[in-house]
Formats: sequence, C-alpha cells, structure tokens
Amino acid sequence: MNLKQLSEKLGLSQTTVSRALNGFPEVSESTRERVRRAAEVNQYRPNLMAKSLATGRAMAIAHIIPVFSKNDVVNPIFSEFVAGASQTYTEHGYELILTVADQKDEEKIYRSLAAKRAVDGFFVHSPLSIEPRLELLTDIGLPFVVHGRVSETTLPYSWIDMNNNSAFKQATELLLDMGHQRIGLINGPETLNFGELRRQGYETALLARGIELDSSLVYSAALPEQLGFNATKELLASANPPSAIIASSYIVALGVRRAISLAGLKIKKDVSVVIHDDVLSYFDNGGSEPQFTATRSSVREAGVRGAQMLLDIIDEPDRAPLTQLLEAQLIIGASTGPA
Amino acid sequence: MNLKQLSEKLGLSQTTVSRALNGFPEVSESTRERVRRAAEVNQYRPNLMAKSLATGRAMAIAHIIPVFSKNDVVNPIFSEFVAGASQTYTEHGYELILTVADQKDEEKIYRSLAAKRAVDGFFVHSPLSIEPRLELLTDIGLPFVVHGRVSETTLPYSWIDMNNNSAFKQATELLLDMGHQRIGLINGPETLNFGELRRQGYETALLARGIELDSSLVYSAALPEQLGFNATKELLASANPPSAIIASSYIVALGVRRAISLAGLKIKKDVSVVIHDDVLSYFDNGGSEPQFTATRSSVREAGVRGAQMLLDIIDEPDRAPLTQLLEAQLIIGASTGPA
DNA sequence: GTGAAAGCGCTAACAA
DNA sequence: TTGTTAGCGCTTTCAC
Repeated sequence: MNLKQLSEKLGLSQTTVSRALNGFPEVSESTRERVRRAAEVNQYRPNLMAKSLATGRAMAIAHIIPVFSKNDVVNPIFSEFVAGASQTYTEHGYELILTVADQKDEEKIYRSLAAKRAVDGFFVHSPLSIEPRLELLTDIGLPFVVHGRVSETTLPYSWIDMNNNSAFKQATELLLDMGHQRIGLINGPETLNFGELRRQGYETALLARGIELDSSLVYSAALPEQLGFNATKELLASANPPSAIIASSYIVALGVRRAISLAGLKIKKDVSVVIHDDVLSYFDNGGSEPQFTATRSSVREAGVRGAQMLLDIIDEPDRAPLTQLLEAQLIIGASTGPA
Repeated sequence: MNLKQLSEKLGLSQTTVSRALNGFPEVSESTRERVRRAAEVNQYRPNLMAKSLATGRAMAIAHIIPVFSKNDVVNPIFSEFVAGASQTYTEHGYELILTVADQKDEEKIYRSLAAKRAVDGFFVHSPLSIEPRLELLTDIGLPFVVHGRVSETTLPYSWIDMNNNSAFKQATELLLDMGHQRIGLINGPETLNFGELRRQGYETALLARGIELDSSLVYSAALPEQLGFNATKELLASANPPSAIIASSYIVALGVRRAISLAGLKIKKDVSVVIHDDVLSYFDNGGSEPQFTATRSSVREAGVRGAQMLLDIIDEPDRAPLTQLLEAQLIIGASTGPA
C-alpha cells in the first residue's frame, strides 16, 4: 500500500495524508485521526527510497570498521558499540549501515557512500594517533563522530571515548599500592590512539612514584592473543620477572592467563578496569568473578550515547563539535599484596 | 554532480549516459568510453535513493542480530560473519544494514524493513530449533538465508551452517581415543539449534563406544563466561570429576580455563575445533597455540559464502533453496593421554 | 484546512 | 545507436 492508494481510499489528497502522518499543524485533528487509523489498518509504511529522494535525507548512518590485515580479527568491542548505536538509530527511524573494510579501501568507501547519498553521517572507528580520515571527512562535509580520539590534529571534530589514560594510571597505581614494583604492560598497538594513551597513563603512575621506566617490561603489538601469550612467557622467564601484568585487552588477557597457568603460577586475583570490555590486570587471583557483563554493557552504553551525539549533530549541523569522555570504572576485589 | 548535469556536459541524453554506465549493449564503444571518462573525472556516483526508487531494488541486505536479554553479550562470531558478508556485499554494490534487536521486537523490525522497501533480503542469525521467523519471512516474501539451521519445520529455506554435530562427535571421539572416559560438556543453550546438534554429536560418540550418558556431566545455558567457570568448578569438585571438558564456545572456554587454573590443575593440551571461533576441548595442555586466527577467519569465510548465496537467490528468486554445510576442522596437537 | 502540481534523480518503455 | 517521455512514491511550494 502506497500513499496514493491510501489517499484514494480515504478520499483525500496525497498531500493531506502525508501532512497528517508527518505531524504538520495545518491538518484538522479529526482528519489526522482518521488518516492515522487507516494507515495503521492498512499497514502503510512510507517507501524509504521515495522519502529519501524527496527529502534528501538517507535516514541512515554508516559505521566503517577498518581491518588492518586480511586475517585481522574484528575486535569484539565493536559488536557491543554497534549494538548500542543500533538501538538508538532504531528508536529514531534511522538504519545502521555497517561496512568492514580493509584500511586501504576506506577512503573509497567513505567517498562512495557520501557521493551516492546513501548516508547522513559517519561513525569513525579505530582512530590512529595521526588520522588522515579527519581531513577526508571534513572534506566530504557530512557529520561524523569518532569513537576514540586523535592526538595530533588542529581540525575540530566530535568524539566519544573512554578515559584510557586515567584508567591505566589508576590500574597502575592500584598495583603500586599493593606493593608491586615491577609491573608489566602488554599494550595494544601504540600507533592507535588508545594504545598511546594507555601507555601514558601507565608511565605517569610509575614516574609519580619515582619508579624508573623499564622498556623490557612493555610489549606492544597487534595479534593480541598470541602477543599476550608470548609476551607473558618471556616476561615470566626473564631474570627479573614482574609480579603483576597489565593486559590491555580482553584478548590479550586470554594469552596472559594461559601463559601464567602454563608456568604453574596461580593467579590469585583478577582486577578489571571497565574500558570497553577490556580486562586490564592480572595477578593474585582469589577467584573473584571478572565483571564481563558489566564491562560489555558499558561499551554498549557508549554506542547508545555516541549515536545520539551524531543524530544531534545531524539535526543541528552548525553547532560546535561535541565531545564525551566517559570515565572508566575500576572493578576490584580485596587486595592481597604482591605475589 | 548528477545524471542530468553529466549528460548536459557531454551533450548526450540522460538515457544514453545511463546506458553507457550500466553496461547496456546498444551503446557504441566510443561513446561509452567518453561517458566513462567524464563520469570518472567528475566523480559521478548515481544517487542510490533515486536508483532504488526507479528500479525497485534497495541494494541493501539486512542482518538482524537478536539479543535475548538486555545485557546479553553480542556473540563475537557475529562480527566475523558480518565482516565476511560485508566484503561480498561491497564487491557487488550492496550495503549491509545491521540491526541488533531484542528478540521480542524482531518481527516488527523484519516487517518494517520490508514494508519500507529498505532491503532486498534478510540474513537470519541465531535460529532456534523451532523457529517462528521462518513462517514470518516466508510470509513477507523477501529472499532470506539462515545462518544455522532449524530442526523442526517443513518450510523450505536456505541456510549456511557449520556441521556442529559432526564436529562435536569428532571432538568427543578424539578424547575417547586418548583414553578419557568421563568427559564433561558445557554446552550453549539447547533451545538454539546449534546447542541441540552439538549435544547430539557428543552423545552419539559416547554411545558408539558403549559409554553410558551421565547427565551430571552436561551443563547447558546462556551466560557463557560465568557458566564455564561455575560449571567447571562444580565438575572438578564433584565426587567423580571428568578428566576432560568440552567447552562449547570461546567465551565458555574462558571460564573453564579460569576454573581449571584456580583448582591448581594444569592444562596440558588444548584441542580446538574450528566451528566459528569456538574452542571446544580443554585438557592436558602442553602449551600448543590455540588457532584463534584460523578459527576466526573460518567464520569470516562462512559470511562471505553466505552473502554470496543470498545475492544469488535475489538474482534468481525462483530457484530451489540453497544450502551449505561447512565441515569443521579439528585442530589438535599431540596426544598425551588422560590427566 | 485541503488540494494540484512540480520535482527529487534515476530507469525503462517506446520512438526515431 | 540515440533521444523522448513517463513514471518510481514521496515531499513541498503555491493556490484555493
């Protein structure tokens, strides 16, 4: 059933029916009600393409997830973030267009989506510290929000991010408070902004206590599961092994656990920091439950809020860039001191 | 730049330009080349909405991911599957519309997307053993492919799935061959088809060796990480604990590992079965690398192929339903016998 | 408060 | 081989 058929059935013009359904003020309440009811009964849904063509709004947002190599695993936090965003879009009548693209194809994809008029805005994931997409998107001219931040730029842009720096600072401080002096860090790639910030937080905390930085305690790379495993194995086998390890992601933590268990060491306590779904610190495990559910739902919440920001920008394109820094929560159990 | 402007620039009609660009045969090669070049130079991209309105094809596929409760974690395998599908769609000029929806809203979403003419087909995820969406989608009439299978139905439908049954049968046989007699199974929800099939595979293997089924060795539920941890703790604490445990998913396996490590047991060998990204069996870990990369990329491949199936069906809607059963690969290290 | 008509940008009969 | 024309289904001026 389309507008024409519905309006004929009602003995009204398309105009009036359209106005009634879209809440225009000049329609009488009685007609509006009659139209509403008929639309309901006949399950009338405006054709999205026709509507978009007429209004110039695609009613869709694109999320572009970059993968950095052919077999790069898609970070599970995207699922949660996107799940949250999807919820917001659905509530506002928008669709979420998802494209998982090799990093080298990204520019083409952004441009193509914009030129085709297929979307009203973009969500940018996995920002680099130096981020060429910022210029690209500013050039394209459609609204966008970055999931994360870009450290080196003078371009204004909107973003939503967890406070990675402070979270890692806190996690490190916590370990220091418990008496640990040698703390390993297995970080994500430091060309990505969050990796840079996390390392900064870690170093800030150590330096504040007068502890010298020891680069042999820090690993940083992609390939997270293997990295976690190998790095931990090396750390534990070294002459002067750390008594605690901070793992920068859920996946890395898997490898850490496996290596610790293999070494015959017992984890006496897990400490989790809620940054996305990442589990940060491993040591002294007394058997407490990691808070995966809680952490996952915090990413989803970030997706909900980020999407809301983007829709706000679309509605009012000339406002100044919006930003949101979400404070990470430390989830900890009782301290038992160093192993 | 739109068609009209481009055609005026070229001194041709819109029709000719359109035909040249869309590969219609009646255009002379010289004009076609001239048009192509101009389109390239001017970065012309047909307006998607206008094109869709004119052709009646949305050039988009919807993937609807159900979540079963508010804080239900989105299974990471979806990321990979969707990543693979995205790749196929991009190559064919389709967009992927992703909606993560509470299960109770699903019907509304399918119907709405179809009624709005926003998509040309659906991908159905997380099928139940008894699946109401099958009837719904048959009623809606748009092409669809199920990621997984539905056991109880007479409706014809297309699907792509891993052979869960045979994979779990093989995994169980492998453990049996190594001398294990008491084998735990921590399964996903058995109302979901894959859970049902996995249990069947496990039981088939045991029965074939004349081993009696012991329901106290089998757990089945959602909440995978906690389930894995709690179930393993119980299993290990029981009077007659298993010497090997089959974990039905990556997330469950996390919990299993944690519980094993806490119990002071050493995992001597991991056995992984490549079904999506799931890690199935835990015991006797000698330190071999789990093949996460390989397993993840196999899900992605399933996404690539599944999307291709759906596009094929869209191109030729009257063909019989297509199906693909992908055989799971066992990835194992050397056997060391029971713990 | 309601309607007629033009137009969004493209495709596809039908003509030439 | 190319062009003319009529839609696709909706929104939006403009007129009544």
